[in-house]
Amino acid sequence: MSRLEYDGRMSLRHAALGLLTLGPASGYDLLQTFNGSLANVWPATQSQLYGELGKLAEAGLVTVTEEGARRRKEYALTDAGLAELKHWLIEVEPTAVRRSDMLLRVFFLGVVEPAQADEFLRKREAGAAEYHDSLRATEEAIAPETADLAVYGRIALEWGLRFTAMQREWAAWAQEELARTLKSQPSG
Amino acid sequence: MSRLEYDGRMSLRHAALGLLTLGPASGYDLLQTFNGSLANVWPATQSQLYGELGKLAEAGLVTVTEEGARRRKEYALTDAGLAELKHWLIEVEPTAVRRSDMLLRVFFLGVVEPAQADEFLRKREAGAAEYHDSLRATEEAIAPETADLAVYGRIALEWGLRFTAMQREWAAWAQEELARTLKSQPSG
DNA sequence: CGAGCCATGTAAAGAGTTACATGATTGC
DNA sequence: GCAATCATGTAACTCTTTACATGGCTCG
Repeated sequence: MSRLEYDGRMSLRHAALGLLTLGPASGYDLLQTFNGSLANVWPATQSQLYGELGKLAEAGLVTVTEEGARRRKEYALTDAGLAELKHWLIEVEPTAVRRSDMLLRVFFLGVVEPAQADEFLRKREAGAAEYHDSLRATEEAIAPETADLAVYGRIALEWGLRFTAMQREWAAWAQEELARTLKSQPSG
Repeated sequence: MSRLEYDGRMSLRHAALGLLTLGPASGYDLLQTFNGSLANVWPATQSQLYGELGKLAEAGLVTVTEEGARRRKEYALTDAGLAELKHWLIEVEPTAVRRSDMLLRVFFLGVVEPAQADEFLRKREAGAAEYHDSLRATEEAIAPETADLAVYGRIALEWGLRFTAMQREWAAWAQEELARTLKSQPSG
């Protein structure tokens, strides 16, 4: 049981701990969740997850509760694991700055033709709209049976809906702004 | 001049190329920009940047145009570098899914007491408001002298303003939603 | 008995952070 | 001369992705 440095940077660790609060699960089980409901928030690969579960077990934050067929190992959260999860939830500040390669591109759109910049913005608008619709579909699929359950899941989903709406509106606005600027100063 | 694999994942590379479209600069110069106007979009460390400039030079996307005092090396974009930048801008799709450790925490807020979850949301609201104000201050500081210049910089800034406004509103809404849910079903 | 899913793992490389190290030049 | 700033670099580590490898179980 060796030490792990927990300084809050590593969220896959905490995602795994969080999922294990719902009950014991194997790496394979957890991977389904990462590819499913967590795909939009914190995607993870099989390789990374298995490695992390090994480290968590070694550090005593999870334990192997059962070894089943096909080498299946079922992991459960320990008290230390739950404590670490709560610590991360409440005491570690979420990352403030987030990299955006989309926005980075916007910064340099002056390098290409205005028509291409406009096309870029149109694609963002369409992409955001599409994403928004898929989230809306998700909401309608899960909402009925979980009326007052899963408050936090609904709150997270709402973030996605608002984010995609904001991005769509911004991209539409930016196209107008660009057109306006080019009109008044064609060398823009 | 060795080959570099450019599959669009690596944006620091393109951020450096983009900055060099504004004119030749040293690693040190570029670093000031990364810590300044690009800090909110694509932060970079000194270590990473110097390494990357070396690789870019080796790959022929930039060249050393001048060696000044204090070992200073000034880099300039090459035709190949500009072509790569344009390719990345227009033909490589921006990352769709972005990890959010903030949202990941929201997913697991059920693990802690509702009062702590509420405090978490209040902090998000306050943080977003503060961030929004600092962006607004930036806008007011740069807007006058750059009326019709730097369209794309203003468009990127607007994204930040809209994003922080959205996050503030969402966090406020989420607090109400949480209170509502707990009221109707105290075991939440 | 073979296709397909269940289940775990390793290896290698890319991308990013932190810490440390070094030396030159400018300005007081 | 000494402090601050300019300027570059290396080493070690963490996190993430992609690819490859292996084998067990189930069902038709």
